[in-house]
Amino acid sequence: MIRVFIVDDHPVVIEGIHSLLQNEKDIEWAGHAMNASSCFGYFVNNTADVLLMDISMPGMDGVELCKIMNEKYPGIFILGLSTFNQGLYIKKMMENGASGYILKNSSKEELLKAIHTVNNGGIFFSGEAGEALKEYQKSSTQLPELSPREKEILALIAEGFTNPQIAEKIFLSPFTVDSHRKNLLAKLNVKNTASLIRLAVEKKLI
Amino acid sequence: MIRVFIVDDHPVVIEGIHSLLQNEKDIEWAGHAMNASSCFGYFVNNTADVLLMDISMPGMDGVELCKIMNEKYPGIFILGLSTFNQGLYIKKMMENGASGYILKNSSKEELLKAIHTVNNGGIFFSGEAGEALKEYQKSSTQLPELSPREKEILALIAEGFTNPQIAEKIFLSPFTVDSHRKNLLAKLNVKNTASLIRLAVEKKLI
DNA sequence: GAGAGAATCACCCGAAAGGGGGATTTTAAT
DNA sequence: ATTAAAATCCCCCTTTCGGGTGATTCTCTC
Repeated sequence: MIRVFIVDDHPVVIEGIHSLLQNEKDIEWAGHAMNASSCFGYFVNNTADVLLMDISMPGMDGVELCKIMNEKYPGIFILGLSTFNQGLYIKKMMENGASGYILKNSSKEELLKAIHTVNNGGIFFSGEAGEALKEYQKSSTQLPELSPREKEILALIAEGFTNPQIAEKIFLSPFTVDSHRKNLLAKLNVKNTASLIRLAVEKKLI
Repeated sequence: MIRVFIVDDHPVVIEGIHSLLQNEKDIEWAGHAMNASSCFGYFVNNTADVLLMDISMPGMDGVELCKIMNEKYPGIFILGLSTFNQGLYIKKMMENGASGYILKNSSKEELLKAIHTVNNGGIFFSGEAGEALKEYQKSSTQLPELSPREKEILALIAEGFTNPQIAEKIFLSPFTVDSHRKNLLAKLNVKNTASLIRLAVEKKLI
């Protein structure tokens, strides 16, 4: 008997998953919470085997909640839930101890398979989510790390400030700002401001 | 008795809304479809009062489906369904005859209110969705129209080409390219290339 | 056929960006 | 203590950008 608990702020999703699971013989509906604190409240006196968790919730982030739950109750398998393929979040969830990730538009069969897989200690990915994760890693790991200063200056360039203006704003020499700017161009391998800003916006660097 | 039909490709959402509505005395569950064609199939021999419709579906777009349903069966009130506040889609749905828009993370009360409102010929918006629509209109309708040439040159600037390079590429005088570039800055009310490209990418002008 | 935009081309000029070349200091990690 | 990386600063030079101010041609609309 697998006890399943769900944390999601969407009543529709809770009801939907409840409905999909209610006739399953080997699954027991442990309950639900609509935010992080009521989730904590439940686990003080109760437990569950698999925890379905929305990644985007008001108040505490699903990623953060995932981390805490995993530290407090390492025996619980966490399955991330989301509507869209968000590679970035998938990666963060996995880094914070999730055992898998499933899209809310999955079929009943996929949902059951996911629950069984993670309950046995396995890792499960919705086909599409797996693709998203791969794409994310491909597109982002090969992106060089920017230093905090570089990110700061990149943001100011994107705001439309010139080197002298940025220098005045953050109390630096215009020469320094120019150096950082040139480093940005070199690191990100772009020719000029136009392609720099385009890359920055598209890769959500700012 | 309000007959409610739902078109959505997410089983979870269908189940969830069904579950939320099943004990309502004045609401009758007409059925559901998971794509546009099975929706058409249903309405050949049946009808409904309120049609809940996801905006993003595989195959035919919700916006497109909304338009067709509204033309074929003008007596049916359509209520758009989406997970996120997508001002652009909200606007398109309304232009295509929807009577309102509700977020999937709405409460049961809000959902019922929405159904009743549109069934009486009214217009309903989730509080957040209304905000999103306003924001969208504010941010997008005041965006000046760009001529085809300007769009072309904007795209090339975003690719990282300089005026002389663009001139050579599309067989124009560098002066002309420069004129277009200056017009872009003026029309979009930005100071320099950095803010131009940022705006262009964020507003999906390229 | 008058007028409005779009598209084209032209010049002046100062400011900013970008390609080099250096340098020192601070900070973090080993 | 050593090393690496980040952060700071400086100057050379050429190209590009951006502001201002013009112009002509074409096309479409009213």
